Amino acid sequence: MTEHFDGQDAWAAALRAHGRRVTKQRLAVLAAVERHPHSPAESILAAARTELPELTAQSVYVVLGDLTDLHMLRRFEPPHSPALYETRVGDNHHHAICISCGRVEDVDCAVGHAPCLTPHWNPDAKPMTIQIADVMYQGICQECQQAQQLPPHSPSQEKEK
Amino acid sequence: MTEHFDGQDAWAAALRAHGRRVTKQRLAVLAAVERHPHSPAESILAAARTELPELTAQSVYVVLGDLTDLHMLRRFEPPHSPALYETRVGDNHHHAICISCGRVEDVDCAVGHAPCLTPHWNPDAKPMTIQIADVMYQGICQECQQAQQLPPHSPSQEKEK
DNA sequence: CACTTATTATTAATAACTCACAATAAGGCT
DNA sequence: AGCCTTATTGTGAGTTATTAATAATAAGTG
Repeated sequence: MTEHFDGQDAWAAALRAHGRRVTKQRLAVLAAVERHPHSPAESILAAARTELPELTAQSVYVVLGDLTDLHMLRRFEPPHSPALYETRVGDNHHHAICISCGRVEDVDCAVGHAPCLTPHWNPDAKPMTIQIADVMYQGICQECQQAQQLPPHSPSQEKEK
Repeated sequence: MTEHFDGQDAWAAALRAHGRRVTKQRLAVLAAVERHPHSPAESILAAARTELPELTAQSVYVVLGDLTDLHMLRRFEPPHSPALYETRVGDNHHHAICISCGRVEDVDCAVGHAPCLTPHWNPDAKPMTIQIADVMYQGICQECQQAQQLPPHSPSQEKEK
């Protein structure tokens, strides 16, 4: 068995590098986020519990918040949705959310790096020092688009808000 | 007096155009949002109550939600903040938020119109039909930057959290 | 002016987190 | 290997922002 620590060790090392203790809770949360990118705290709890059943929701919130502050996780908050987490940090990619089904896709930055980091300020605005530019594309994914175009023939897929 | 309906009438007309009745509550909310752009529901309630004291919070939520659906208002949700509303719709401008003091500035779109509406999809991603691209710049405004650089000499301006 | 029904007010409920403190266990030390 | 300090987690309650369910009200129509 020289395989079961693919990510385990990497996460453990990263935690130590940030001065954090390596606990099974943190490892379970990190693994869960890695397996389920773009997931809310509740789903991460559920996923992490498959390998650590006694984990509590509050611990997940604490761990997610702390790891996000350390930039080991990235957090973003789509409209009308709880906060979502992912392990892809460092690269500044963006997100596209389907306003119909909520699906989230990663979108690489158009410019390649630090892309939209140069806003055009209004004359009267006091410019800020921009650290990150979160771009949130909102649209309709192909599947939802097709589903909507079908005339209300199939009475199965109703979807009133 | 030919001045007091500057916006009143315009809002009333817009409401009728959208098939909505013209109520003092809606007018009060619209006026409040216009006077206080980038404000959360609670502040809008407070502002609107100066001219309509019996207005309730729930009405504000209902009105804001409805007017947002009609695109008479625009809503955006900065991280760690309740939803904010503004009357600038149609133009696709963006927002810069100071992560220290929470101040929000409008940022006009770099490209002029429909700017970032062309994401670069990953090869394996299913492209969505993008409708809006919300760009959220996060940084530190000049004032907060100065306040932070001062060594803790002035014990007045503490600001934890 | 009366009437119909969209709006608003009232009240209660929910979702997503946060807080305070007690219980537990990582990692250093011997 | 076992002990000890203190970071981390668990327990339980509390908060904030928002939505839901009806009853009361009032816009706009005839």
